[in-house]
Amino acid sequence: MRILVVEDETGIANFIKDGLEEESFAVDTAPDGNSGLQIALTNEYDLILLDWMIPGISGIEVCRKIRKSDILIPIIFLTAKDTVQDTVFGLEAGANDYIKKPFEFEELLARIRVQLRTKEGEQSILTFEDIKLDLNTHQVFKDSTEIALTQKEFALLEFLIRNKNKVCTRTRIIEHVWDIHFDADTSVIDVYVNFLRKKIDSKNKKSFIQTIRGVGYIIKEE
Amino acid sequence: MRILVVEDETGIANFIKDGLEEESFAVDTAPDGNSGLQIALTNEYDLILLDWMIPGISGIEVCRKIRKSDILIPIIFLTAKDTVQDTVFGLEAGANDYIKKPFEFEELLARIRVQLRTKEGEQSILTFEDIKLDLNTHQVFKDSTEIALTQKEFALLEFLIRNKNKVCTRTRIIEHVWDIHFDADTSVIDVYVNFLRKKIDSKNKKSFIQTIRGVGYIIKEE
DNA sequence: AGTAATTTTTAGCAAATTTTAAGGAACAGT
DNA sequence: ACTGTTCCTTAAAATTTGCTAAAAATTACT
Repeated sequence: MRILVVEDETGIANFIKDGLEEESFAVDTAPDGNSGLQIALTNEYDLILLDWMIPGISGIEVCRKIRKSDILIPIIFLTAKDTVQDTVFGLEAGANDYIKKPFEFEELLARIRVQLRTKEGEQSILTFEDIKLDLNTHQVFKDSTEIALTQKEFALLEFLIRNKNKVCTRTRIIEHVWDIHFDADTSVIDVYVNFLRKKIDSKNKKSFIQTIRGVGYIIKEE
Repeated sequence: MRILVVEDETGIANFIKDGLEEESFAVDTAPDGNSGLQIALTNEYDLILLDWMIPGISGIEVCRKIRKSDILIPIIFLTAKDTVQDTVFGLEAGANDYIKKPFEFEELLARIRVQLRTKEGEQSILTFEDIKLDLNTHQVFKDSTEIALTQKEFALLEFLIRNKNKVCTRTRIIEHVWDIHFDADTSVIDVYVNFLRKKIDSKNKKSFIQTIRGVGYIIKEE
């Protein structure tokens, strides 16, 4: 899951970025309204965190413009203001939620999860056949035995399971699991699919990740 | 959770009542010492907020009498006085905490939560395998031999044990144990994990604190 | 104030993860 | 069967992350 953080204070931006990466999100940051808007419009994010007071065009303007482009992804405002008036503005501009600074990281995370959940109607435990993936504890189980995965492995598996029964193209995978600093022509995906297969596949069965030649990968239930 | 507020100034009493009700506590009020004591002795509350200066018998008297009846629920004094002497009196009379007027409602709430936690909250001894952690005396035992820990070491261990079997991300640890909210680049956590390992690990065994690369730490039972 | 204990920072090293690269296998079309 | 493409697999390079020790800073104690 890929998240854009539009925030000018680099301290806060990095804090959020690191924290979210620990939760295996792919995170990009933008320091001001203009670049934030620019990046938001040219990339596919699953959620945007938007500071209210940023250089260039304001957060609320950015939000309006994103909505005008018919991009419906969840937007959460980060704001020092907390009057009813401001909240109304924010929600009218098309935000889905807002959180007052300073906030506990866990609260931010909870709100992010709520937005991503309602969007996809899922819980904090994803499952596929005998595989269980706990987003909160970062654990992966197959038949109730735990399997140790690295960050990227976890993120990739999460993406595939969230999109089970749908083909995931290489482009979409790169866009949602890796962040913006990444060249399109790479074979990391192959390598990571291979990692997952080695760690999770049952012996003597065909892999749970199927390859769709020329397109991408899919995991699907019978 | 049910709270009794003994306070004669109706303005303050209502302010507290309304605020606490918004936090979904059930709140009763009493305007003076006699009725306060009466109600306290004949009902089951989870916590009592007691003003020092009230008509009839003083707050401190009420506190003493409640304690004499072997009622151990948390009592928090509300007081305009703040000399050391008065605090000592209050705590000797059996109060658990006190708060100076005027106070921020948030602070009151925080103190209430602390009291309810230690009371209602889990026992005062946490355990993990052969490690015992006494929250009252701040002692740590491994196989009944005591291990001396510093404040921070203790706090970190407590956090990890409270969250046993769950991954504790660096962000959560830094927020809860250090109370740092926006400072990403520090490696205190590593250092303290190392301290704990040195002091507590058994030789020739893998550490009781496991690291999850890129995410954080976990202690888990087999 | 001076000393000891605790906490935090720093930095070099070690280890794990992530990425790149390349040869070979599988596949589709002819 | 030949050819070009796509994918798999492995190995090694590059990078990141964590470990550890020791110095520096802060706090507590005498």
